[in-house]
Amino acid sequence: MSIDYRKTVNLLDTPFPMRGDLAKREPAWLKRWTEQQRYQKLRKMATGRPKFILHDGPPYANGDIHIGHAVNKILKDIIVRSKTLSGFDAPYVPGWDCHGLPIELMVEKLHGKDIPAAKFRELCREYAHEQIARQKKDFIRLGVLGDWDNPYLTMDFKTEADIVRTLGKIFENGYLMKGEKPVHWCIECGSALAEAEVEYEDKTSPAIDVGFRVVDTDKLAAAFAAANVDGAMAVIWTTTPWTLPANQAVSVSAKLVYQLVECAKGKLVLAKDLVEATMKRYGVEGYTVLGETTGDKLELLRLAHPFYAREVPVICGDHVTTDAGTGLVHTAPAHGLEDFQVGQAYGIPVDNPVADNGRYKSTTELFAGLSVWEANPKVIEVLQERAALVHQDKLFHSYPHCWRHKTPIIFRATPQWFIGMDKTGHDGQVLRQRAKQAVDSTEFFPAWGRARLEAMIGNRPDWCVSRQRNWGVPMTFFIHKESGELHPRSAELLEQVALRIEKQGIEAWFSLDAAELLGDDAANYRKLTDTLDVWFDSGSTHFAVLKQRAELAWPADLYLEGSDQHRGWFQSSLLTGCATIGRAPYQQLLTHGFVVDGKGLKMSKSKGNVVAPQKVNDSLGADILRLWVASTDYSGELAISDEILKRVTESYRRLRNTLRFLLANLSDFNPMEHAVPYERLSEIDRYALMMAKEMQEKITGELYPRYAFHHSVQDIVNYCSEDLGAFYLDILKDRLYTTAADSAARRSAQTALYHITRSLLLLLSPILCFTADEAWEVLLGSDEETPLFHVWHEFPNPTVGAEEALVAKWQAIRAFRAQVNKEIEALRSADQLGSSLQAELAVTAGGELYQHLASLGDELKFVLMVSQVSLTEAAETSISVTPSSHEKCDRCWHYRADVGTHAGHGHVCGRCVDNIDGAGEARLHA
RNA sequence: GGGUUUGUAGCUCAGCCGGUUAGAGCACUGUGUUGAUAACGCAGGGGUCGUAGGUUCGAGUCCUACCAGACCCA
Repeated sequence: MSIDYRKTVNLLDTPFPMRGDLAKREPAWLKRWTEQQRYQKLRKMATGRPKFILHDGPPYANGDIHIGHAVNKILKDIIVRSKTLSGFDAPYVPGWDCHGLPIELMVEKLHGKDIPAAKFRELCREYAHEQIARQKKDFIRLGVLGDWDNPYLTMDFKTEADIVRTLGKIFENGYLMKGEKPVHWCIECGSALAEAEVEYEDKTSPAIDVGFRVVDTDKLAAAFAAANVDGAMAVIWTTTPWTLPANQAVSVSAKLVYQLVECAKGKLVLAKDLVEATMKRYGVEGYTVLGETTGDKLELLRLAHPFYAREVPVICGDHVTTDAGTGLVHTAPAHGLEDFQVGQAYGIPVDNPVADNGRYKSTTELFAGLSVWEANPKVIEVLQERAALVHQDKLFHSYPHCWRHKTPIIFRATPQWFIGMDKTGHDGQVLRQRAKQAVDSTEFFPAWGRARLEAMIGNRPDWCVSRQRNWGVPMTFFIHKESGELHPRSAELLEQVALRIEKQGIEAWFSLDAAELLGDDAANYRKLTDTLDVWFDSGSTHFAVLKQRAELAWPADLYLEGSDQHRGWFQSSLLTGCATIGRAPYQQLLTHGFVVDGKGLKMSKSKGNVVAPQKVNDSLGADILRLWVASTDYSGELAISDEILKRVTESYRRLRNTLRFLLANLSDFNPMEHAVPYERLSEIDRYALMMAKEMQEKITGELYPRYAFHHSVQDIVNYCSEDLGAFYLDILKDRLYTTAADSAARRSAQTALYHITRSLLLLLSPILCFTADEAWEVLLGSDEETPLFHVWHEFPNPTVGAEEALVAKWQAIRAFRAQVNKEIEALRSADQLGSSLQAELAVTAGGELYQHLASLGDELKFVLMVSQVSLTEAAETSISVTPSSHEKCDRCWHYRADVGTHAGHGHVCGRCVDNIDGAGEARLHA
C-alpha cells in the first residue's frame, strides 16, 4: 500500500483566481470603493502631508470619451496614485470645460435656431450637464480616483464669476486692449460668424490683375539690375475687387524669385515661376526679361495705390505662394486674416472702410454708400480709367457662405478685445517677455516641450479674447456710447457684477439693467455683449479652482495634457497666469502624444481603426487599458491595436500569475507570528530581498518621479519573469512544499515572499489599481484594505549596497546556473533526461567561483535544481551531467540513494522522512 | 509650405558623452514538467537599427537630403 505523499507537502490555495475576469468584476469593486468613500478617507489620512497638485485640464463637455481621453485620465491617475504612495497629499479634482460654440451648435441642432438668448443659455447649461454625467461615468470606470462628487465646471456660478475676475485683473494690470480683427461677416445677419457656421459653395467672382505703379524706381532698378524701369508695375491678382479700397500693402515671398518683364502690357513685376502662365492668361505673345531678383530685395519698395493718392509698401509674408495669380498678393488687413497678421508684423494700419451693413462708410472716396457687391464693377471701372487694370477675367470657385442665409459672406475687420503680447503692463513688464521667463522656469516632460512652447510664445499674435456668442462668460464692461472708452470705474463695477454672477451665473450680466450699477450715468454707457474665448475660461481655472479650493494650492505642481495643448491650455493658462500674477500657474508640464493605430496612422471612423475605451473596458477590463497606457512611451504617439492589446494582456497574465503564486504560498503565513528576523534568513532569501529592494528604489526613486512608467512596467515584468519566475521562486518551490509547514526553513522563505509581495503590490497599484487592490485584500485579509492607504513598502534589510558581496556572489552563482542549464538541456535533447532533478552533476571550478559554490555546501543542489552535485576545486570550470541512477522520491522528486530504505515509509527519501517525522532539515543558504 | 516630433527584432521598449559579434520582456519554434497547469521551467530561431549619401580609424549613436507617420499652424 502506498501513502499519498502529495498530502504531506504544503500545497496551498488562494482566493486570488488565475483568471482576472476583470471586465466583469471591476464594476463591482468600483461600486464598493465608492460606498466605502475611499477618496474621502484618503484625504483625511493624508492631511498634513506635503501637497502634490496635479491640476486637471478640463475636457470639453460634449460627446462620449474616446481613447485619447482615457490615456490622459489614466496617466493622471497613475501619477496621483504614485505620488500618494510617495507620501504626498495629492488631491485630484476633475474638471469640465462647459461654454463655447460646439455646445451652442448641438443645442441649435436639438432645439432649433430661433430661441431667445436667455432660454438658449439655459438649454446649453442643461446639455452640458448631461454630457458631463456621461463622461464622468466613463472616467470613473477607468478606475480614476478623484473628487467625482465635487468636480469643477467652468459653468459653475462661482467659477464663472472668477473667470470674470481674472479678466478684471488682466485689465487692471494693463494688458487688455481694444483692437480690430477680420472675422467672417454675414451682411444679412449683421454679425460675425464662427468657422463652423460657414459653408462653402461655388460662386462666380471677377478675377482681375491690378498694377501698382512703382514709386521707388531707383530701388527697383537696383534690385533688378535693370536700366530703364520707368512705368514699372507690381501686379497683383484678386477675386475681390471690392477690397482694393482697403489695400495697405503688396506682399511678396522673401524666398521667391521675381522677374521684371517687359511686354505689351508694360513693365511688370511677377514671380518667375508664374511669368509664363500669366502671359498666357493675358494672351500676350512675346516678352523680355529685364532682370531678376528675390523677394527680400523688394521689401519696403514704395508703390502707388491704384486709385487713391497714397503709397503702400511691399512687404514679405509666408502666405505668398505660386499656386495661382502673380506671386504678389494684394494685402488688405481689414479683409483677410493673413493680411491682418502680416500687416501686424509690419505695423500697417487696418483701416476698415466697410460698415456693418456691408456698405462703404461715408468717408470712403469713390465708393461711399455702395454695397461691396455693387462696388465690384465700379472698382474695375475706376481701375480701367487709371490704367491700372492689367487684365480682367471671371473665376468659378468655392466661396464661403452663411449657413443661415446661404448668401456669400465677407471678411471684415471688427472691434475686438485683445490681450496684448507686446504691451507693457502697469508694472512695466512686457507680457511676451514675462511668458518667456515663465517657460524658462518650467520643467518639461519630455524636454522638447520647452522648445515648442517657447516658439509659440515667441511667434503668437495678440490673443483675441472676445467672441460674439451667446453661451460664454461675458466681458462685463460698460462702454461709453460716444467715445467707446471703458467706464472709469470698470474694475470696481466688474467686482460688483462678479458678485451677482456668483449668485445667478452669467445670466446676471445679460439681464442686468445698467442703471442698477451706474445710476443716471447708465444713459451714456452700453453693456459690452461680447463673450470670452473659451480658452480664456479654461486658462483661468488656476485662479478659479486652484486658488479657491482649500485642499488645492497655487501654483500647481503639474499640468498634464496631450501635445496639442501647447497651443491650447498650456498657453492660455500661462498667459493668464503671467498677466495676473506674473508667472506660470504650474511648475512642471507633461505632454503625451496622440493615440494612433497599429500602423501609426491616426484614428478615424472612415478608416475603421477606432479603438473605443468603453469596448476595451467591457472586453478586457480597465486594468488592461491602464497597463497599455503605462507600458507605452507616451512622449510620442501611442499605438494601439488588437495585437498590441493581446501582448499587453500577456504581460498582465504574467504579473497576475506571479501574484497568485505569491499569495498562495503566503496563505498560511502571518507576519506578526511567523516572520523571521533578517539576520536569520537563508542566504538566498536575503538576496531575493535585496533584488526586490533594489527594484523598488529604482522605481520609486528614479522612474516614477520622472513619470517614466513604461520603464517601470518593463522592469517589473522582467523582475517577475527573470528574478522571480525563472530563479527565486523556481528554486524556492522545494523548500516551500517539502519542508515542515512551520519550520524555520519555510518561514524564512515566506518572510521574503511577504516583503516581496507587499513591495510588488504597492509598486503596481498606481497602474493596476484593480488587480493590486484585489490582491492586497487577499494578502491582508480585509476588504477595507487598499494599497492607497499606504506608502512604499519598508524593507527590513539594510540599504541597497550594504550587501554588495552577497549580491555579487549570487549573481555569479546565477551565471553558473545558466551554464548548468545549457548542459542539462543538451542531455534532455538527447533524450537522456526529463526533469533537471533527474540529473547529477560533477563540477569543477576554481578561484572565486569555487568559493561561492562551495560556500553553499550540500544546498548547492537546490540552487541548481538537481539531485546531487559533487564539487571539486580545479583551475578550469567544468560541468558534467549524468542521469541519476537512483530512484525518485515520491514526495520531493529528488533522485536519492536512500529512497525506500526507511521503515514505515514508502518510496521516499531520508530528507523527507526527517521533514515529516523528524526535526526537519536546516536551510542556511537556499 | 512653416514650427515641434517619431521611425531599433512580429509586439512593447533599452541602447549614456560615437568604440568589442545591437540588448530585454512578450510572441514564435522545440522541449521538460504536471505540486503556479487555460500555469511554470529550459533551450533556440529572428534585426542590412526608415532610405540614400556624408564626417570619422570607427556610426543605431554626429551632419545632409529623402521617405513614411504624429501634433500645431498656415
